[in-house]
Amino acid sequence: MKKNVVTKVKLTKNQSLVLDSLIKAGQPSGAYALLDTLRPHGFKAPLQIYRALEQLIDLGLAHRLESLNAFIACSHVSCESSAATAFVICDKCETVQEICDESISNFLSSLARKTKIKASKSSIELHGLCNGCSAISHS
Amino acid sequence: MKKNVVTKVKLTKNQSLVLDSLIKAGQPSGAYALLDTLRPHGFKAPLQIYRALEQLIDLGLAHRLESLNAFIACSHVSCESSAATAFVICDKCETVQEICDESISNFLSSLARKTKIKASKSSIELHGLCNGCSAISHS
DNA sequence: TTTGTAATGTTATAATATTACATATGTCAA
DNA sequence: TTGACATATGTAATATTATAACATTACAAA
Repeated sequence: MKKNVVTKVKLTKNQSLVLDSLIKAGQPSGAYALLDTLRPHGFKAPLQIYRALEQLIDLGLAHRLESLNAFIACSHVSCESSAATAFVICDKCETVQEICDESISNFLSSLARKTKIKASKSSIELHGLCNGCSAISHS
Repeated sequence: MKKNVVTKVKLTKNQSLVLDSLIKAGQPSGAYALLDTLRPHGFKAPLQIYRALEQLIDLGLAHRLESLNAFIACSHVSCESSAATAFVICDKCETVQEICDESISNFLSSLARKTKIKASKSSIELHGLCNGCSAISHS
């Protein structure tokens, strides 16, 4: 299920810029938002963003949130590439918790076994209101 | 986590047509593919598809596959609306298995508890090669 | 019947993503 | 060093997916 376990890689200039933007954003960012952020650095076309993102995701340094068509920096030192990860997303404050533990991988293994699939990629995304936002909503 | 538990509803004409197309397709269909299918029935604009899909999804009669930007008819008699469901998708033959059991809801409950989120919607999608396609690939 | 809600039709446009092709850059082996 | 290959980049055009805005119609409840 994993492609790369990377400890140290040299990122290209574009890749570094995109990763930095993602980290600074600290929340899910769309490709075109990243593009706007990076125009001052000479970025001009969506493809520059998408290509950098592709590498970053491959390296486990960023993730794609399917349900948002958006991207986020990996919150771990470095995820094992497409490892078993779940994202818990607050729809109000846009905070994302990235969960990556045995409960996730066990669940996915079990699901793959039951459905007789040879898994290559997974996407688990749970939406709702985080603790803080939920409190506010009730008041 | 659920909005509707529906046993019997009268669908509108557009909703019925879209649902029928989804069922006939038997695999994930994009909105524009559905539109093309339904042009002979007078459909002319994407919104007609998206609006019907929105209702069908609300009613638990169809689901959206986030990682494919596509839609599929519910394989159960009727899912509880946005109930805990996982989709296992073969990237080769495009078959989708829709899993909806306690292991899914338990997993999601546990995840919500751990992350202190008040969950409203979930998306679990596992990609890979199904049993059959996996066999072929090996040969 | 009237009044409100949901559904529909239609046009335009927004947001997301990829194709195609040209150029440059880095790496490794001869 | 040079040639050759793989990878990264630049750029324009276009494909794909989704929504906004507004007018109209159908239908059910009071």
